[in-house]
Amino acid sequence: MKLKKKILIHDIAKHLDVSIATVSLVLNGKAKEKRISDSLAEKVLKYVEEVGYKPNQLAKSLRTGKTHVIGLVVEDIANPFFATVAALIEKKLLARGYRIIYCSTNGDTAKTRDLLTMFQERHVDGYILALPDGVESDVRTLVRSGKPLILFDRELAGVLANAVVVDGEKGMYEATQHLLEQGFTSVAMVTLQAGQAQMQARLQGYSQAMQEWQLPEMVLELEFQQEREQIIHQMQAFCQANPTCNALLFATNYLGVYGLEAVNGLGRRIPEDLAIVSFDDNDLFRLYSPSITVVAQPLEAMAESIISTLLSALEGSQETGRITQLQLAPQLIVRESSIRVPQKARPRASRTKT
Amino acid sequence: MKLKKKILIHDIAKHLDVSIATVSLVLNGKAKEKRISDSLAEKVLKYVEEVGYKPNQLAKSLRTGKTHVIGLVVEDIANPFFATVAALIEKKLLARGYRIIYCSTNGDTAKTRDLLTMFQERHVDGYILALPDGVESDVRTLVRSGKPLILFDRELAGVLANAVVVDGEKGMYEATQHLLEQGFTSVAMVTLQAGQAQMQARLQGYSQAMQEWQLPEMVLELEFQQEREQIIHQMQAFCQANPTCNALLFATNYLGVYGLEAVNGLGRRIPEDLAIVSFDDNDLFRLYSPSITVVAQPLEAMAESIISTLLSALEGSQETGRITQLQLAPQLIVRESSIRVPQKARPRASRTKT
DNA sequence: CTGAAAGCGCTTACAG
DNA sequence: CTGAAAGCGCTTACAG
Repeated sequence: MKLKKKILIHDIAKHLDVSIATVSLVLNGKAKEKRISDSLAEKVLKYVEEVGYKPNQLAKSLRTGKTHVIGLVVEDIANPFFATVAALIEKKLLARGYRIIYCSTNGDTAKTRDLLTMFQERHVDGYILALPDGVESDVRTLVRSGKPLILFDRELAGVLANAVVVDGEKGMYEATQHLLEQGFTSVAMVTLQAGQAQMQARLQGYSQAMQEWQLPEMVLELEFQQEREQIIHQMQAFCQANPTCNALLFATNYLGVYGLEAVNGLGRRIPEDLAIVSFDDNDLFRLYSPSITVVAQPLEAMAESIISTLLSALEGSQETGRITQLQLAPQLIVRESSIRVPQKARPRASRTKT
Repeated sequence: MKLKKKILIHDIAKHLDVSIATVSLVLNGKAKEKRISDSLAEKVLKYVEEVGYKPNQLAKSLRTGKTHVIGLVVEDIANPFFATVAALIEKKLLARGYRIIYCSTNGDTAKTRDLLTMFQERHVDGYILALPDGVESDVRTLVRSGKPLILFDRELAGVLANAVVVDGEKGMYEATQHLLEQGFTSVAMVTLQAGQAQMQARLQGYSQAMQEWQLPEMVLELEFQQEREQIIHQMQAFCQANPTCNALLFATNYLGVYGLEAVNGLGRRIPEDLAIVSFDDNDLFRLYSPSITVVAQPLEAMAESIISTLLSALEGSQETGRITQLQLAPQLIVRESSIRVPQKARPRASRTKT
């Protein structure tokens, strides 16, 4: 097949006996604009196709300053929430001719800063970012640089930038209300210490509901980035220290997963002894027995909003300086783990009765 | 802070009153080699640090032909197996100064071909690939081009290239033996039609064991890329058409997940009515009740092998033309779903009442 | 040790 | 419509 004798724009110009400029212009769709005859343009296109000429993107980027690469920063690509959003974003961006470079921060501020620097060095055309707190000033600098940028999952305190987030406060408020209405009046929230905006919002939703019912709040705040065993251990200790607690609310997916392990380990039954609701949905929660009630994020809509906001910034169809901030509504999906069991077994499924 | 007045190598040469070459040489660690005085070198380094000069990677790449970017192709980044391997690879490569561009093929041959072309256009320094079948000749061309490349998860028929795979035949052979020894003698295998090497190996392991026991094989081969509902429906139809079947072996993680849904939907009890073993481990299988027996892939070891093979090819410390092929052993993790239940009910958890 | 210069492969005013 | 030429920002022989 096609050997690796790299063919250059110069070669094709020479072969067709036209100037390099002509070839370049045709290839970049500026034939009309520059009044190059249709027949010539077609001849160029045909020959380029024939020999399979591909412009060197590096040279092109160096010259134009555009790379058609988008930098995606997530907390952990192995987390199903981020993996799913990333897959959706990738699919949509690919169709528009953009590639993605991604990296995981693992919640590490210093690493995040390095990643951001690397992305700049690689001249990405735009950024999609879910960042740990602590990099506010770096992001502010980035915004000022004028590169299209969008935050998702969480905003950053004091950073004015495009953002797509989910209303975790509302989600957790509704989840707490649901538990309270089911008669679980001793609800505890398990969350992370991180000062991340979305975590605080989720906690806020819980607090709000508890206050409305004039019930005392119980919160377990776990340190970030601990080992699984550590977390499970602390959850179990918490349950034992709060024996009256009869419902647990988890602020994010992996806490919910570990929570199930912790509860199993203690031999507590769900929902008889302990009701469970977690933020984020996934296969495990859906299929677990009993199935777990969740506050699901609208992943497809998030990806869609992220892309469309970023693209409109990239394609300059909007005034610079214009900021788009979206807050999407999560959905409470009631399953077995949060339904009060009268005395005898329940059918299954999901009714919220008030 | 640092404004965006882009500083160039020329600026720093001028400021220090040395030549551009000197600065470049120092920056690329060739000071010694070129006999540049330590004091001068230090002065350069110091000033570069001071003003925060970062060489333009695009220009550098155009000149040197190296990008320090690795192309990673997986089937689906949202699949926990790929997401986890990707996260591990990313972490390890980052430490060595490489970045990753990733894309998902979704099993689509044409899309895969495009991705490969894109990676070439972007001049990635190396490739890490889990590909659908049908792109053998493209990969052969790639190998011939001399770019470091490593296949993982699956090899490609007739393609001689570096590869890291898991011995699925052995894994499934052991899983089948385990089921048979537990007294489940009517074992069916649920797999995908795809001609992918690793799928065939897994099927082969099952066949081997069944033949040794002189038992008839029952295989459900599902079409690739079907909707979840479709798959579940076919699984249920299969179970109903084969009422004697008392054990199901799933060839890959998401089939196992769908399988659980299918079995639940039919109201069959695990393992009383139907034993279950799936390839690949994950939270769901570990925490499901009953917990699911799996053939786990050594993810950490895979990532490690992939990286070390690729790096040694990248860093040219080995003769070109040398090929490394590794086959790692999977691990059978026996859990509740494949253990014969004597007569009475099982201890904890999970009862589907029929 | 250092300077001047070519060249990586393209795009795009600027003159014709 | 087209050609010659500059320039994107670097690296690296080649002469001193």
